[in-house]
Amino acid sequence: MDSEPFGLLPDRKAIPPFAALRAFDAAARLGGVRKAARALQLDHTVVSRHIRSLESWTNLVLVDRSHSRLTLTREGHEYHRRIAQGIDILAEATLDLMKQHDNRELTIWCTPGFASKWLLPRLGDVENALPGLAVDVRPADQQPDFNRHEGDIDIRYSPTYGEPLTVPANVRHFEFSSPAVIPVASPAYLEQAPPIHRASDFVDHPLIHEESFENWQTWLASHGAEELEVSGPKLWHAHLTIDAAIQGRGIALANHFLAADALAQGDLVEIKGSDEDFERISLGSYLLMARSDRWTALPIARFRDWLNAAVTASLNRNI
Amino acid sequence: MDSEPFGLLPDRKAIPPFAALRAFDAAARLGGVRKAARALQLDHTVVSRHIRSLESWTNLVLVDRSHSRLTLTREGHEYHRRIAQGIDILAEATLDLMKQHDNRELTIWCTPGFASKWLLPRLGDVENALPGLAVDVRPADQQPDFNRHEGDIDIRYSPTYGEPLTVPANVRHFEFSSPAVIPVASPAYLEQAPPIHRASDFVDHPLIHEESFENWQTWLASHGAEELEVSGPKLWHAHLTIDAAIQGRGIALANHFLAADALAQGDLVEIKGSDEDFERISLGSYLLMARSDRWTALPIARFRDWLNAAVTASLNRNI
DNA sequence: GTGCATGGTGTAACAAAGACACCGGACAAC
DNA sequence: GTTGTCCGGTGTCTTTGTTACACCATGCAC
Repeated sequence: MDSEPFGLLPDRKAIPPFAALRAFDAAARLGGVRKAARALQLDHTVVSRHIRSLESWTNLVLVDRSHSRLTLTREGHEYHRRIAQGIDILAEATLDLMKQHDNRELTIWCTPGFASKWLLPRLGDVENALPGLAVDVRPADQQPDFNRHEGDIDIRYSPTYGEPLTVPANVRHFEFSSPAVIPVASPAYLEQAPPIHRASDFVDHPLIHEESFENWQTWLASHGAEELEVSGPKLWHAHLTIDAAIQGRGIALANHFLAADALAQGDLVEIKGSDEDFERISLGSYLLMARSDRWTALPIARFRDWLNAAVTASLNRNI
Repeated sequence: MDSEPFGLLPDRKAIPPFAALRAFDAAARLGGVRKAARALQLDHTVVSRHIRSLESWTNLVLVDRSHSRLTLTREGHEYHRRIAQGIDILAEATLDLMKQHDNRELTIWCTPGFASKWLLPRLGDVENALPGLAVDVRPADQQPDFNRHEGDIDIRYSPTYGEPLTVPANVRHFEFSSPAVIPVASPAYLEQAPPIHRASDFVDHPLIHEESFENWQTWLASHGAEELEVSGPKLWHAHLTIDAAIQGRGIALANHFLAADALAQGDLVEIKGSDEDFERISLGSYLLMARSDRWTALPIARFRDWLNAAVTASLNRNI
């Protein structure tokens, strides 16, 4: 049925482990084990092993390692020439398939704070990094229902103290940042407000908070000020607390990840104790989540790569 | 370097998991999940899952399962057409590579008994099943040094009682038979010898044995005759004990696997007690061994498949 | 020599691939 | 109808392959 153009199935064992082929291919194209590893985003030892195992499997010497540089043997050249063609065909076929059929949309759910304070300012970069992909950002307090494909990606903050965010089954995650949590205020506010020497001095200020003072209490306790009676405006999202601080409404406890831009522009100032610097601590971390079975799908993988690069590039002052 | 014909490396994540591609390809070519599974020597559930995961990965529907028959969708057809070409290229390239370069020799080490009583009579079958492959049979008491590639395959008998044959590291094995061990003699011998009603009657006969009477003692003990004083000719290989029995020199304790041909031709007779049949027991099993990293290499995989088929086809009366 | 490339081992953690037991639907023979 | 047999699919457990990390040895530039 429908198999006119093809003969019988090639023997199952007629093809070496594919990972080994890819490693060999990459090393051959790029002329080096470590270069190949970089391109494939693998450890160089893995590539080395794959090539060895391919040689073992075929029982042939494909590369020459003698001059501490990797060169192909005659057989290696010939084999690579043909293998590479096969790999290209698979890659192109897959790419073409997914170019059609609305695989050009990537729905990213995330916390409202992450959306407005980090993702939106970088949306141009995202679109450059993911050409031809329509990015759909959905700030939400709830996680998407991955089973119903409500979203491709979800980005959430998982607190270290308190209940730690449940990752649903069949959903894979990776932690891309554990930002420091720091007290911030506007320069204008600080000029007219009582000075802060140590943690206990925060009682004299309006402390901007989200649902509860829990984060503030944890932070104060870690800096030697237990059980203070604090007060201040309640604002339900991280970006609102930051905006309130910018407007001089008091001191917010912002995570450095979201506040970085405002700090860089001078809209906010990190408050350091005059007696001793407040030690930077993290109270949680950001996770990226996606269905396990779509984890390596191209749009998702591309976004993850971009996110990773953007985070490490722009904010490696994160604790 | 040497990459004139090729562009840059295809994105690592631009190709779905290869196992999934193969499963989809096989199901498409053969028109069914179970057929594909048979061809790939996998469980059908595995193929089913692979196809599902491919659909998840691409986020597309590739097959239609609605009429309890598997049909390809339009996208599925188009994708399969191109994928299949890539897979064929990889298979052909590998096959061509290994056809040259003396990968056409398969060195099989084995016990002398296995060589002369089982493998040699079937050597024609082997050569039919492995076209273009020169088979080199090396009967030996020692195992080959796999590290030095002294042999591709080794076939040994591992006793259940006594020391159980050590499999070296990085060597994989599989057990293809646990033959029954049975007392045999020639018809001519039995005519003139005292009758055997029960196990203890064996003391009246010359018992042909290999290095020691250990097997005989174990066998007799399992059949209710402990600590008998036995005697008979010592012959150091399994095939010699069988040949001695054929020549009427006494009773041999042969494993059914090696004696099957002689039994079928009437050269030997299995001795059954006249009071009650001796229960058939196994005292060990045959293992096939090969380097782990060459386990799925084509010549070795082919030989394993042939061996498996030959064993189950001709001798499923093995216990 | 020092410093920095290159490729290679040993080991341990983890995700993928697979087998096995079982289920529910379609269809044919009876 | 009932039975038998084909089909594809789920839940669960085990095995295996893939991977990273810490570390080593060699070659070459300065």
